Amino acid sequence: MSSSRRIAHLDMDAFFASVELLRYPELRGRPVVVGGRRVPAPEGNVGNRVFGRLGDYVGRGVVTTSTYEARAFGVFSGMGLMQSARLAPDAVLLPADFEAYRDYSRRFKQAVLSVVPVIEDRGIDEIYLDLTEFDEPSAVIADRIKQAVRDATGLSCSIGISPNKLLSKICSDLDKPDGLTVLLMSDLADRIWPLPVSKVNGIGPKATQKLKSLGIESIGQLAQVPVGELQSQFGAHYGRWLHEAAHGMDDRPLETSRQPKSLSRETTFERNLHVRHDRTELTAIVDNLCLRVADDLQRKSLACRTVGLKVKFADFSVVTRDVSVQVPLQGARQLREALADCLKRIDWHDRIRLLGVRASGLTDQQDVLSQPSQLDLWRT
DNA sequence: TCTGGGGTCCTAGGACCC
DNA sequence: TCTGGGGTCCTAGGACCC
Repeated sequence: MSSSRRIAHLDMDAFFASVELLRYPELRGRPVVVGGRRVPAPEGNVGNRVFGRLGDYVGRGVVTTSTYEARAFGVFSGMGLMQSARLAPDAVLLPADFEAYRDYSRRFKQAVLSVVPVIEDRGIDEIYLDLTEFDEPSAVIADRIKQAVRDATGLSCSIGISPNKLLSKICSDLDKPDGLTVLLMSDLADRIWPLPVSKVNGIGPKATQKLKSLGIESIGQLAQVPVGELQSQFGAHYGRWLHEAAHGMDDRPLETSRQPKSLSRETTFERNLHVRHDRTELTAIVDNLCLRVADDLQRKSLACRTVGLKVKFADFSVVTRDVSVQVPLQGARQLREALADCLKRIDWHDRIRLLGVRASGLTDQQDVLSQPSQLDLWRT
């Protein structure tokens, strides 16, 4: 066991909202919500900007993120915008600008890399770092990292440091914003066990509910349950993992690079569509999704051996169908033709809320192009 | 007018091969 | 013939995460 490791988890504070506050400093201190579809620019005077009001929002969509001031009203990520509008009608609503967030994401990661050479990318706003090789105290390194991030972006982050990824992830959330939590294995019972099981990365709503029904609500309570009992309730694999997680055990290494496994595009409609009455519109949507997936494949020089269709019905049930082919596909027309097979196998029992197209079984485009007999398939 | 969009991993059954 | 067993691929669904 590598109990001598020193692993950090760094999490940007209210990342998307904080980027927006850099752009609109006059909103600082006010409840701000990021989310929803982009609406036409408000007709405010220059120098007298008019922001969207959450209470005026109409339509589908969820909160992507919110400032701490908005969270005080009970508005959190994933909540429906209509619902959040009832809680905080006077909050400012801004559309998400993922291009800007990706730009800031690159900048903060670059800044961290100037201090720590080994990081694992965990998405747009968080990373793991390996501090094992450093000689200085954790607090000193953490301060240096935070300063580098602040200098490069003007943003704050929270850091958790412990012997492994699982505990560091929990720790980075304990002292937000701009926090630092350093945890030793000997602190486990005092600082981790009192927390609810849902704080563990990998215990979601379903598992939390089931644990609650068994009388288990805290991580400490989970740690007291015999592993065999957890395995009979949750299966051999997940049961063992639950037991180890509750005891703070995790020896996963940092993953410093990885290949994408799948790639997808999906869209929720403004209104639910009918498979016959709205056939023209649905066809255009599938075609467009194929174009976007093909474009993504092209940009990443990938092809796929499996294409899938996802349908979400008005009742929120989700059905997927996929099909695999011998020769990898890349062009939009090829994707569309393969999907015809999937479309036939779906029982269209209800109005449709969402359609999605996924490419998996990804291979390098190079491998496809190197098969001369298949070159003619590249015309689209 | 509750409930987005992009991913990963796991499970489980059936086909197929040796 | 004993209806064995591995191993891999494909498909569908679901939990979970950011």
